[in-house]
Amino acid sequence: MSINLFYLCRQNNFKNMEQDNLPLGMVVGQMMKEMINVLKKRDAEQAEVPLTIEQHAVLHILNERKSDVILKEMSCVMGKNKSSILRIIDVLEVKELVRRAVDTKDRRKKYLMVTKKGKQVIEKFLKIEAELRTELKKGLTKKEIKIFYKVVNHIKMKAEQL
Amino acid sequence: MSINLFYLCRQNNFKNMEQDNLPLGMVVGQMMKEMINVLKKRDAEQAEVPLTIEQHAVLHILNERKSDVILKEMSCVMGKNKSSILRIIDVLEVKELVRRAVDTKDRRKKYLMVTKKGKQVIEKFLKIEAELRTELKKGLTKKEIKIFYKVVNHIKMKAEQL
DNA sequence: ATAAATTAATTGACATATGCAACTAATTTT
DNA sequence: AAAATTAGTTGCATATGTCAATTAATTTAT
Repeated sequence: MSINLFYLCRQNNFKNMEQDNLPLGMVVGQMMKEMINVLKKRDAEQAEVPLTIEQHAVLHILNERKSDVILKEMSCVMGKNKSSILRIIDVLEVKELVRRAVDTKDRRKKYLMVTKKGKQVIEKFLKIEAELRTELKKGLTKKEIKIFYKVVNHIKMKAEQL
Repeated sequence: MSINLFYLCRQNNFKNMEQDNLPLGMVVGQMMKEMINVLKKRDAEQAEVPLTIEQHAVLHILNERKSDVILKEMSCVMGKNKSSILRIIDVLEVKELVRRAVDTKDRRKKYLMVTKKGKQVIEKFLKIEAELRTELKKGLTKKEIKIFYKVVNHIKMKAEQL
């Protein structure tokens, strides 16, 4: 069996390119992809109830919010279509991580309530994520990380305005 | 009609949170999402042949590579399944941006050739992207941008090793 | 008070994306 | 010549995403 070195990809991918001139989405996207891959893998291995990243995100945001949230608001918060969120909620409800509770005053509204099990699941995920984050940041200075977050935030805000 | 201020979301989303303690993928993901939204919109408006971001990525990488590429290698370069890439290639071939050319020596292999039209399409996209990138970077110093890319690269490499 | 408009949730249709496993055809190894 | 490997392909499943239409509840306008 002859190992074709040409095919040992990914390592040499973009390495010598001037990143400054590469599509931003592509550069950041690659980073995201690698990161999410590890995260998914660890979640699948370690969590009792593995979810997709989107599902985790919804659950996490539901859990963090100060006040109770309905579907409409979630879709708005996450900048996604109502039906996308609805289907994610459907999955979360089947897995008993979220329940819908009808507003007694306005019966159109359904509050999305995180169950105890849901809280446990998201806490476990956050642990896995925090651990990974620590590993990924190793070797970077606090200042660099701070600037990184600043730039991320800057780009996000700029993009929102366009 | 009463405007419910509570629902004017996204603006206040995460604003007061310590980003350092938020899931990294979520923070960066939000940035990506906003950015890609603008990019898609502009591509749809300005390009003669609008593509999805993934399709553009494949076309761009095919175009940039120094040597001719087969499906297997593309899937490896992009860190995705063969069938995912295959289907993107199918779309690109229907739109006449890419053609498959069988290797005369090894007829299993099919080289993915970018057509003239394909080159035009990707160049137009890169123009749109570069313009947007300039706008997004406005207000940031060169140093900040450099550090940003450094951190992105660092995280990507770290994640690859895990 | 009733009709019209608005709102929230849902559903259906459809496109994209991704991954796994099985299959075919061509080539290489044994 | 048989067995193993390789590249491409197909089918199936899941997730996500958008759009448009529907239903039910509420609010606004007349």
